[in-house]
Amino acid sequence: MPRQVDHVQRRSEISAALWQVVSESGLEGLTLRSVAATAGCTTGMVTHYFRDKKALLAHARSVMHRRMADRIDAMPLRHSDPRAHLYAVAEQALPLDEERHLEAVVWSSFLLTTRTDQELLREHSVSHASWVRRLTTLVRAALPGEPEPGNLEERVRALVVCLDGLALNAVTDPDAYPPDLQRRVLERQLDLILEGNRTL
Amino acid sequence: MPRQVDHVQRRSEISAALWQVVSESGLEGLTLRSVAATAGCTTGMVTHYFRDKKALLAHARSVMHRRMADRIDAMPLRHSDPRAHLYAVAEQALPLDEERHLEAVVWSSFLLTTRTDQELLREHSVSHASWVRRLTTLVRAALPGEPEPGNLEERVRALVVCLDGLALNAVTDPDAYPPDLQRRVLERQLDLILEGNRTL
DNA sequence: TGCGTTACACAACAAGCGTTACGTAAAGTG
DNA sequence: CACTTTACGTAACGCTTGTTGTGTAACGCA
Repeated sequence: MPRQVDHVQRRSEISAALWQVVSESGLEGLTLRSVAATAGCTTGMVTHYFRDKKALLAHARSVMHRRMADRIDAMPLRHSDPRAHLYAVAEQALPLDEERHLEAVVWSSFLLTTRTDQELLREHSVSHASWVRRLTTLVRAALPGEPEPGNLEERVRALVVCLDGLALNAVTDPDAYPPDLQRRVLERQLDLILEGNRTL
Repeated sequence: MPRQVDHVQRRSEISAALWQVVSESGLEGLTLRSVAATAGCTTGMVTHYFRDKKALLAHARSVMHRRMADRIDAMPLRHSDPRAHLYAVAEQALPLDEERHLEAVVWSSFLLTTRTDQELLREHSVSHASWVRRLTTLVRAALPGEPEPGNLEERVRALVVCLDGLALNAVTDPDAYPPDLQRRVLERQLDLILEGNRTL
C-alpha cells in the first residue's frame, strides 16, 4: 500500500476553495484553475479528486444542502414558545452571519442555473417543497386558532418568498440589507402572518 | 450618402435575440455567436451595431429597465381604491404573463452578476431605492390610519422582498409558482401589510 | 533495500470565446 | 455612370476553458 491520504479531507478542502471562488467571482468565475489557485495546489490535484467539473459542482451543491440541513436539524425540536421556534428556524434561511452569507451566495448562484438544468430543477423542487412543509407545520403550531384551509398555505408561502427575497437582496446588496434590517423584517412578517386568522 | 438602415430598429432586434438566448440558456450561455444565430445573422452584424459584448449587455439592461419603468408609468396615476392601485403597481413586478416572465428571467440573471460588479451594484442600488420609495408612498396611502415610524418601513420592506422572492421562485420553478398562486400570495401579503396598524 | 502503487505536478490539446481586420455588395450623391 | 460611404459576411487571431496523458516523487510493504 502506497502513501495514504484522507480523500474526504482533501475533497472538502477543494470544495471550500470552490465556495470561496464563487463568493468572490460568482459561478461564472469558477474555473478549475481558479479553484486550484485558491486551494494552493494544481489543477492536477483537483482533477485527481473530482473526475470533472460537473462532479466538483455536484459535490459543492451537496455540501451546501448538507450544511443547511445540519444547521436546522441542530435546532431544539421543541421550543417553549412556538413562535420563537418558528422564528429560530426561519432565521436559518437568512444570511445573518459570515457562514450563512457564504451559503446564501452559493445558494443563489446555483438557484439561477437551476432554470436551464432539468436535473437541478428536480432537486430544487423536492428540497423546496420539503422546506415549505416544514414551515407549514411550524406556522400552524404558532397560530392562535385553527387556520382556514387555503388561508394557511398562502400565509406560509408569503413567509417563504419573503425569506427568499430577503436572502436574495442581502446577497446582492449587503449594505442595503444588514442583518439588523433582515431580522426586523422577519419579525414583522411573522407578526403579520400570525396576527389575524380570519378571511379578510 | 450610402444605403441607410434604421440603427435603432436593428439594435432592438439584436437585443430581442439576446433576451431570447438568456431566457433559454441563461447568462452563461450568452455568446455573440448564439445571439447572432438566434437573430438570424452573423456575428459581424452584431459587432457592427455593438462595439463589444459589454455594450450589448448594457443595452439589454437598459431596455429591461426601460420596459419595467414604462409598464408602471403606463398605469393610471390615481385609482379609486388606493389598495387596488397598490396591488396594480406591485403586480407589475411579478412574472404573470409571457412578457413579464421574460423580463423577470433577464432581471434575475443580471441581479446575480451584480454581486461581483461594482458599477452594476450602484445602478441596482439607486433603482431599488426608488422602487422602495414608490411602494412606500402607495402603502401609506392605502393604510387605514397614520402609520407609526419604523413600522411603515418594515411593512414596505416585507412587501418588496415578498415580490422579489415570488418573482425569483416563479422564474426558477414556474410550475410550482403559477400566476394564480402568485396573485393569491400577493393579495394575502397586502391583506397582512394593510391589516393592523399597531405595534404588536 | 527495493518494488509497486498512489498522489500529484505539468504540459499539451481541442473547443469555444471575444475581438479585429479585411473583403465585398449595395445605395445615395455628384 | 462613377465614387464614396455604409452594411455586413468571413475568417483569422489570441486567450481561456475543461480534459487528458505523461512523468515523477513519495510511501507502505516485502
